[in-house]
Amino acid sequence: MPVKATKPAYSPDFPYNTLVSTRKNGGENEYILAMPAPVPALPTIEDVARHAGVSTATVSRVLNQPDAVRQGLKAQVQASVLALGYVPHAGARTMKLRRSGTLGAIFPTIDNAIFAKAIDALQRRLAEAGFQLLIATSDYDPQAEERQALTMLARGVDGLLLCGCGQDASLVERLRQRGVPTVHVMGWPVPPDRIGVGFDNARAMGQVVKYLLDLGHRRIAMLAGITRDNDRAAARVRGVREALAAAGLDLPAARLVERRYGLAPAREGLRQLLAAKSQPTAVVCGNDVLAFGALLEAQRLGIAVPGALSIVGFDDLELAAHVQPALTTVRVPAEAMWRCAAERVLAALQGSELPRETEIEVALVVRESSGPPPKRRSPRA
Amino acid sequence: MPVKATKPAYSPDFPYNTLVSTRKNGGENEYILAMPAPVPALPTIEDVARHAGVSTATVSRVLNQPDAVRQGLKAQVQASVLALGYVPHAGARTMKLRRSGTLGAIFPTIDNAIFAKAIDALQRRLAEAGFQLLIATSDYDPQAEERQALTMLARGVDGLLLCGCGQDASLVERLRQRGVPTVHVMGWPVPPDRIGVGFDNARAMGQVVKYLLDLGHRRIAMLAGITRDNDRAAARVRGVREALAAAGLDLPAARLVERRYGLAPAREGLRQLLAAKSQPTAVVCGNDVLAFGALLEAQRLGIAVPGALSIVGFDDLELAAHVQPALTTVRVPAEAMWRCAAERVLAALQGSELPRETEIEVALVVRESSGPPPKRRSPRA
DNA sequence: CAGGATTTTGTAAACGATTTCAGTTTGATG
DNA sequence: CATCAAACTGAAATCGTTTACAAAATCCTG
Repeated sequence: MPVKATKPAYSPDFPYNTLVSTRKNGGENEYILAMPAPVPALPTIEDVARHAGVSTATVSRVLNQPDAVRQGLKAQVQASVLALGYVPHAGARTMKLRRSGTLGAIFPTIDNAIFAKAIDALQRRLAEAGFQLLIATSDYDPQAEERQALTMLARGVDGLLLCGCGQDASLVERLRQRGVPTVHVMGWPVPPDRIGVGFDNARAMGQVVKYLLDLGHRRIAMLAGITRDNDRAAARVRGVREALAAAGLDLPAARLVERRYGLAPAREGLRQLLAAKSQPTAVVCGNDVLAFGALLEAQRLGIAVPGALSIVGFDDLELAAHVQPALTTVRVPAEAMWRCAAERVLAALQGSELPRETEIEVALVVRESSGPPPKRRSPRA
Repeated sequence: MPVKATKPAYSPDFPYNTLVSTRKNGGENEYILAMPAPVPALPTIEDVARHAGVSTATVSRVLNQPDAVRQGLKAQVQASVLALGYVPHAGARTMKLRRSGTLGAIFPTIDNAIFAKAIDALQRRLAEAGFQLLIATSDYDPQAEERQALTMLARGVDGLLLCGCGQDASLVERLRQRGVPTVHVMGWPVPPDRIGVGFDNARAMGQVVKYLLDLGHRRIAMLAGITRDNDRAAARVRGVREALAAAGLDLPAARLVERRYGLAPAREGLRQLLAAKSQPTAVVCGNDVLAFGALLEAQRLGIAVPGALSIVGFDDLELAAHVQPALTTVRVPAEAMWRCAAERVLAALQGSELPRETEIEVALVVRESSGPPPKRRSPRA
């Protein structure tokens, strides 16, 4: 509730005396204040110093360079730290040190096992190096990604990891200006002005298509992710199209659908592909989630996989090896890739030289969901 | 590389002149310094003020209370902000404001769709309120959880979300002292000294068992998660045990296995349960991941589900409705629950009163993976 | 246009930590 | 016990913001 006062009383406990209005009242200024809840006073390094009977410099040294302080004093200070429940103020530290011990990563979504794995790997590696990970999601929206990146800049992240290389040049330039090392993960090739760790999505898909062509497939369809604002998804489609073209085949509109990465959209997408006049004998999927959806829908429709229809995924999620039939897919060593990306940022922070770009090997893993095309013209069993 | 100097040159560009050693050299002190890479100078609010020809106070007002500045000046300042690429320093802000606009959440793992959903829901809700989410994982280790919580305190999180209510009283007390509102999610009942949003895991499992008993099952086994350091997993086992006891049955050691939440451990766990002399006709699983594993293993072993073996999960992940047979499971409205938890923290930050504890409704969803027990003694088809 | 009320703007003091440089203590040695 | 060197400790400046208060500019009103 607002409070009247002739003087806005400032105090550390009420750092927030939002001035609602000022009124001159007979020579005296009158202030209307909105008093918030009092902020509990947290112990500061000064409190610890006082409690231990030393200077703040010594306390700081005990915490940051323990070897520089004599054993006796050190123990005494540590006891005070514990007694007061002191935790150093990261904001103040960041300000003084000009680095935050924090790295940021922006993912399109977190609701996909491949990114969950990524976060896990990143977090583990960074924790070893004493860094904390800040995570944000962009929902596949470049504008949101840029906003998130700026928020991270404000938070003083020491480095940044981004998915793919599709970001605006202006954002990249800005990051460079601020001296925030940025690593682009999962995209390939890496534009010459950036640092990246990734794999060639198009080439990988080319391998998939080549494998299917070698099996004898000619009517190959693609169940892709949404390619707009997603360079990896787009590259995968491109890879399929180019590989088909190399064999004198094309990818007509009826053989390509884009769907969100989800089981329900994937199932619907497969139905759409099967509704075409000339049914495909193989479906290449933009990722394993789409492939699972396709597989489930095929089973529900009574279509034999791989007898009547071959299905191939991408990512090699844990589930891929376990479903029945086990999914043929492209193995992406996500953990290694993200660990490598982490190394790259950490190295950049220390000024070490490392290759600007690193290509990660991906490989087709043939399992049970793919096989030769059926003899009869229709793929239905 | 180390550098010798008679005076450690301090400058904002080299805030980091780590003193390697000091040596008295004929009256003069000599300092050996480790010079790091220079820190690029970021534009500060002062730079913006100078560029726009106003005071820092005005710049700050343009950014935080735009209505308090005249239109002309405001535009001018905004132009300068853009021109310099200025981003306010969150650390400095945190320090002055004594709040960071950041909320923390600690999850046991991120590699489980149920938590991915949680993070998604949380992030969305908090973004609406202008808060950023800080995520950490504990790997089901209470010590790690405590460490992470302290790191978050240091980062100045304004509030904290924790999974379950199993945390040490000392940690909870410490959080209270620091005035950091904390919400415990997913546990029930909520201890009287805490704030929580959750559901009764034991009661939910009781419903599952009752449903199976009503179908006629008598040999009910449990494929549980690791209960050590996980109050939710433990409550689920307790629920099964109590419900069985209420029907005069017990849960012998041979009918209970604990496995990590993963497909491979789950499959192995099911084999273990089936190896018992008196085979179960139904398996209650600690969560859907375990249930998927059990389902896949049963299929691989040629055991009809639900004909020979009923399988029930917990969480109702997206996949549960899609697998064949569709999984009978307990629906947990994760998104709503986490959104509610977010509301709770936000409310606490504004000092609003809200119920200390909120129970979330969970419900058994009967699908295709459960049915009456087989007539013959052996569950094998 | 005088004179007061009302808006706008600026000055300067925090916020909590780290670290330079100087001063003080301790330890070793002859 | 002197004496010098090495090890330790502390005072004070600084990092980039916000905001209480004062001062200046603007707006009314008769």
